[in-house]
Amino acid sequence: MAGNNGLSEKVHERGGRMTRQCRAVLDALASVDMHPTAAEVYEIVRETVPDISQGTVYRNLRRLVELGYAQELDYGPGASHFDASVESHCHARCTNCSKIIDLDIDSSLAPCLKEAQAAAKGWQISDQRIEFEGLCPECSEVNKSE
Amino acid sequence: MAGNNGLSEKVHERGGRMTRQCRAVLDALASVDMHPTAAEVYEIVRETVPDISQGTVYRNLRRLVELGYAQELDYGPGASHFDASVESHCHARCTNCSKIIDLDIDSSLAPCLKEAQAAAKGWQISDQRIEFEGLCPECSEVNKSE
DNA sequence: ACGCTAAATGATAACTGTTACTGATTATAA
DNA sequence: TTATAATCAGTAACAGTTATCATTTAGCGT
Ligand SMILES: [Mn+2]
Ligand SMILES: [Mn+2]
Ligand SMILES: [Zn+2]
Ligand SMILES: [Zn+2]
Repeated sequence: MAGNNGLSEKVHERGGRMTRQCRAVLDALASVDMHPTAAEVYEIVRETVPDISQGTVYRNLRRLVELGYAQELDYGPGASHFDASVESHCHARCTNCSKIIDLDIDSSLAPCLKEAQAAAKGWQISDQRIEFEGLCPECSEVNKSE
Repeated sequence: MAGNNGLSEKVHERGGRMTRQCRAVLDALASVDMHPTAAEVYEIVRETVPDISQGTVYRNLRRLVELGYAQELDYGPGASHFDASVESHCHARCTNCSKIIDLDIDSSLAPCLKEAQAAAKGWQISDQRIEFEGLCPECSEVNKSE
């Protein structure tokens, strides 16, 4: 399970060494479909590499981002979340439980955003981040009943 | 100068006490047109209240946000930025110098976003954050010449 | 105007997320 | 196999922020 999509080979191609720990971080991020924090990745990885250290998880996540195989979502307070899908896409974040989901709406937004970018005169825009925040279905249900 | 738009009265109405320090934080945020961090607000306030403590600045900024008279922008790494303008609007952030500017493009984006929100099925969306990131004119100029 | 009291303050400790350091391991190439 | 540089575990340091607590003070009743 959790095929890492050949990421280990890619990391290796870029001159990196493929250690047990690095592979475990890759696999953890690739196998989970949501948007784990470094601490959550650490917990997942500890199941297969019990004595890995938090620093190593941080180091490998950072490396993964630098190599362009993951993106870091540092919206909101608290910890960054990591996303194995690197193409730019929109998110919804729950203000109650911090859950993050993907929204596949880029095609409908693209033209508006192109136009909007023009407002930043003189800027060299390289990325955009569109995020909706509110209550996820579970949390809004709980809110309703109390 | 730096009329605080009656904010001190409003704070007072909500049961808060209007101290020298609180008023100074209000004035600082209202007088500055950009998006200062708590540390930057602290520096501004120290000019009029030299012995204010950082904790008090944080406390009053938080209160201001809770009362709905400011918003906190915690995109990106490092410190949060504070914004005296509370109506939802878009920002561009420089990845090099962390400068943040307002983009007045909500009118053109509104219809697309309305449509986009529908993709978050079952969610109770309460806010959206649209941010462009890249190099500001100054930083992209420097980049060009080196 | 004067005192009372809860709210707010200054100073500082604690806390969280993250990075830096250091000496020990270990993946890889020769 | 051996050499060596990358990576590791462990831990200290760091930045931003919040909590604690003894002291001050704003705003109210008198
Ligand atoms: Mn995503
Ligand atoms: Mn703004
Ligand atoms: Zn939720
Ligand atoms: Zn800049």
